[in-house]
Amino acid sequence: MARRSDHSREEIKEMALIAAEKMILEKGLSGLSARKVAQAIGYTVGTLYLIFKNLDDLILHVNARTLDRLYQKMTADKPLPSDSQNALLQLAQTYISFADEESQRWKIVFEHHSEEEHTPNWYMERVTRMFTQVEKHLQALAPHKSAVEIKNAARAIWGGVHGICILAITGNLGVAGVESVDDLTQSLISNYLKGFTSN
Amino acid sequence: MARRSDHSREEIKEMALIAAEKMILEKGLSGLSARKVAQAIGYTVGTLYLIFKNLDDLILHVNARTLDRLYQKMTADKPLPSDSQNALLQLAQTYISFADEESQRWKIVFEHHSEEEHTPNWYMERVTRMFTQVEKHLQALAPHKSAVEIKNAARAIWGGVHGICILAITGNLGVAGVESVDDLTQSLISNYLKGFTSN
DNA sequence: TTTTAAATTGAACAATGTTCATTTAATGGA
DNA sequence: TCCATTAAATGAACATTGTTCAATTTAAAA
Repeated sequence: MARRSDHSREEIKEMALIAAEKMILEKGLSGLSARKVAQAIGYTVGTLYLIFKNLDDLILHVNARTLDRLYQKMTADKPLPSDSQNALLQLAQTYISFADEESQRWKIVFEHHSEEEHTPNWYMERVTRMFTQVEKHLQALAPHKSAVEIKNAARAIWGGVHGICILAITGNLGVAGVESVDDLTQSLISNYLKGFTSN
Repeated sequence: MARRSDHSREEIKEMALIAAEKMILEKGLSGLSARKVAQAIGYTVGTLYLIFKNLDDLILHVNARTLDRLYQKMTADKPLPSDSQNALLQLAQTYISFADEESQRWKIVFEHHSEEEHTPNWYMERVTRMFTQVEKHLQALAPHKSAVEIKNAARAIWGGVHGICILAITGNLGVAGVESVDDLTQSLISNYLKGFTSN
């Protein structure tokens, strides 16, 4: 039952998100506005509000795509590391370089708190999916640990990597450059693992 | 050379910041507006702009005060822990409960990126001051380590604690409750230290 | 009292998110 | 071919925002 549209709802949604991402890339969240997105895709604000509940909703969708991109990088085939520990270090490095190269997009994932009471499931799944990657290697590294222990370790490590990243990017770390961030996370992970695997 | 004012510049500044903090406490950053702050302190927007460069500047001052509060909690006299490791764990706990109890204020410290090219010194000092606390205990714990090693370890640990905190609060950790966050950081720190002190 | 100059105002501007009555146009039936 | 139906799309309207700055008020100095 297609109507007047040159584009389906899905197509408009896609166009809007791409336009939004471009604006975010150029000027961050403050460069984004409903009218600008609408104009960029050749529609009016009204149409945008038929597709997204509000701007927050649009941003949540942008963030989901950011998580998708990150996940893709994390699971992309790379020269396979010799052991699980190196695999984890490599994951961290992927995370850091993503945060560095796409910092504009990446920051928004943690800046933006939807007014919604509950983050929707389709979004949360993208979050937990990443932890699963970490858990996989931890499991291999410490087969004697329980599922809960692995789950917690994954969150501790990943939270740690993330924290170093975000402090660095927001200028709250007092160090500069990707290399320093890399060093810090490598130290965090290897020291943590030493403790984790020894009991 | 006092003029018309019932209040000095400093007094108005203080009043404005207190009013802003109240609004942030109630509705977060989105509850804050120049006009509202002005009205709350019995002045007009114009006056506010004589004292703060812009809203970003005002928020930066709020954040500085948040860091002050946190620092105070971190350095408040507590039952002295038996050893440095426990002192670090206690610091982390202080951090977490602060982030939990004053989450509204605390979040903004990392949400808000000033448009300024360079974060002012008076602000950065408040940031590094906190790392110094961590370094103090690390130094005692591993006297054979170099100053640089201590400095990096402090940033790795503190970044880690912070990351777990912020993922939890933004709902990106997939766990709930302060206790879980506490567990994760305790595990992060003790495992890290085990590795750190063993070489 | 008059002059001076700092302190304070608030109207004005451009831009924002969001809504919804109105208009446009594609489709199915006559 | 024309009409009625109904979804798609519009854009004016509203309240609110950050920010500026000419105009006004007022305290102190002369």
